[in-house]
Amino acid sequence: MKPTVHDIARHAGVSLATVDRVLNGRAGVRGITRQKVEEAIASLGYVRDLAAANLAKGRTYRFSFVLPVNDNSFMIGLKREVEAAIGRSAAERTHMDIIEVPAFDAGALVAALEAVMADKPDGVALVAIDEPRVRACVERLADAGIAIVTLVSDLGASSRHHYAGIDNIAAGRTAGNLMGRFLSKVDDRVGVLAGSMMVRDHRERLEGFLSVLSEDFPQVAILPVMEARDDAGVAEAMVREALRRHVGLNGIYSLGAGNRGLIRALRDLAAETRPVVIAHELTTSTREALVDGTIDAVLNQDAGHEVRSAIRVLKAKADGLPVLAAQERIRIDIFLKDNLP
Amino acid sequence: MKPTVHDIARHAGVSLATVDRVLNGRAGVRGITRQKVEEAIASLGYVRDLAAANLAKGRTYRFSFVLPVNDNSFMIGLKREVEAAIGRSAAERTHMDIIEVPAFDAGALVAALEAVMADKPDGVALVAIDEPRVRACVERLADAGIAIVTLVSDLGASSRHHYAGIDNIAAGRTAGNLMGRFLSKVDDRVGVLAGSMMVRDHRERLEGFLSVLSEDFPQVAILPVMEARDDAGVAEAMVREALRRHVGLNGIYSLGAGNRGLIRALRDLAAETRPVVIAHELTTSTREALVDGTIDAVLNQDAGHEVRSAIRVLKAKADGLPVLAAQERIRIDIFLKDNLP
DNA sequence: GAATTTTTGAGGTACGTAAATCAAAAATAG
DNA sequence: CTATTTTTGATTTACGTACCTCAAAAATTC
Repeated sequence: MKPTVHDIARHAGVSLATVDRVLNGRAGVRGITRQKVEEAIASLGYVRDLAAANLAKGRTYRFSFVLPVNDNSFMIGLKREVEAAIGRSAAERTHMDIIEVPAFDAGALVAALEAVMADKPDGVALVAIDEPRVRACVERLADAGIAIVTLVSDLGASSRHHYAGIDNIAAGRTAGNLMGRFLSKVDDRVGVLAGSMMVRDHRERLEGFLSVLSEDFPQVAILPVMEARDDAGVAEAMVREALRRHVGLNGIYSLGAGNRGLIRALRDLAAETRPVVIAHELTTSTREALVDGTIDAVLNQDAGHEVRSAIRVLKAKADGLPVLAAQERIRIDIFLKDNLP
Repeated sequence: MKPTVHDIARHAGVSLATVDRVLNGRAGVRGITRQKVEEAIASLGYVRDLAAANLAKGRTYRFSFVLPVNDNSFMIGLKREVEAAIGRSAAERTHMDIIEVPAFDAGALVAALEAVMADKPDGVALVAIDEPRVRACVERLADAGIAIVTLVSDLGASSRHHYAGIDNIAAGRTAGNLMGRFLSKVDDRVGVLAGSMMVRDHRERLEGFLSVLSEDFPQVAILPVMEARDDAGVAEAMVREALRRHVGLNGIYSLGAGNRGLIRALRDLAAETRPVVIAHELTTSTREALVDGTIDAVLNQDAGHEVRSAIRVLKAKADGLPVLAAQERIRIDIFLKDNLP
């Protein structure tokens, strides 16, 4: 049987009250007595029953998710996953809410975080914007004893406790490796379709992609980056234009959103002249394109995993427990048409 | 505030005892009364507090892991993950033990399962051998009300409740797709290194691999399968022999264990003449080979995830709770040298 | 050694649920 | 209508921990 506080009391020859004082760091225990209790705890291998403790404390976890209002499939899916988690949280003693802020607006994000801080939740998960004001604000939250997890997009050199998202440099490198190997290896020219170079994830993906191509596939020429601001219409126009101008264009890496437009532009091409295409995020449209051969590979981050991981980490931090790094690592999924879920 | 049993009693105008009878399916409640209580439960949105319930019941989960004694890195890692989970389970009310059985021995596996059944655990996870006697035995365990999860290797058409492992046909197809695209596309010859065609995973991987190659890359010729019985020494000899005999061999798919031998055989080759190599399971040696370019891609199943998923599922089944399919899907990881964890 | 402060013990209540007992009430059978 | 059975209520204890109070004991100060 698992030892309880009663066992410790008996074993240490003290009362239950004293054990409680030691366990919960309350004052009024002599050093010698404290030591006796601690020895008993160690020798019996006592671990506090968190469920019973939370029940007694009437503890409830309160977490806030600060998400950007964004109409791309990924962000919509992310919000849906948070809502699903909220739906399931009825059974657990967890209250979560979603706070929506305008996308790419650091000021609005900071304002939202300040508001969140006011009602002192146990933890906050946010899709970060990598900006000094945001970093400073996160610092304040952390100082206020609130657990902070960045979601999808990280914050450089800040006091966030955890990042639930993929390594975007590695993702870009992976795309570069696949691109280099999928190409026919003669006179290759590759285009990159991005959302905006203002966003950290996109910058990092591009960085990784370019570095692998230049290191391992120096024969590949890279065209100027197309910035389509994650807009399908703009993306379509840009890709059409690029295909027209560069007849030998035989590779496209789409590292942002707006893939619907890219796919529309590609569908017109004959299968033989189709470039190798690698895109990000598995959505209805990229999935379809993968199946019918318009896209060759999709790199994906699983929004559901990210949300569940964020919640696990917030809970662990709130309890002062360690996090299982291996479990919480968000992986870069590589989907070909043969391993679709 | 979350409604409690007291709220239900008040709302339904019955006593606590009656609510308890309804909630726990005890006899002695008239249909009309039962209905009143159920309506109160529905209208208040009551969900039983599992932590409190388990505390009151003094419930402990007892699970058994039946693992093959096998000296390859993957199985050693799997066992280590189970041990790690056992180590963490101190905090939860969960008792788990590991039962080791000789590998590839259906009789021994059945005997072990029978022994396990004798002390009536709440759940059993096993690395299955796809064999009629095993299927029948699993059937008996399930009938005895024990939750059954197959781990890594599944059981066809049986009454196991869940499979915590990858789709091996999809894994083989993925390997085939990557192989077809990585090859130079002229006069390609590919060798397959397997453990044994007696094992379901290996058969399925081969099946998927061959079907993709014949569908999408018909110009690729496939040499007879080398069965190295997951032994590094045998694998090394076979690969050396194949490389000697078939000068144009430019692709190798290693779908089983014993990669250490494969890598030894490959290291002797000049980088230019090195075939495209795709292997399974990320271990110290395959990881090293990936980094130095001896292996081009590694397909992996995360043993840690499989074990944690198995435990979550066993617990859910023991509680009669639904399983979150999206969370429990074990993914086929594709590792290139650029996205190593 | 007395007065004061600090430490410890004993005991209770609470959290939300399970499970039991026994008596009271209601329904059904004869 | 009585006897019997079934249903319901009231109450209690328990799970393991937290947190509180009050008194007793021990240590410290003067």
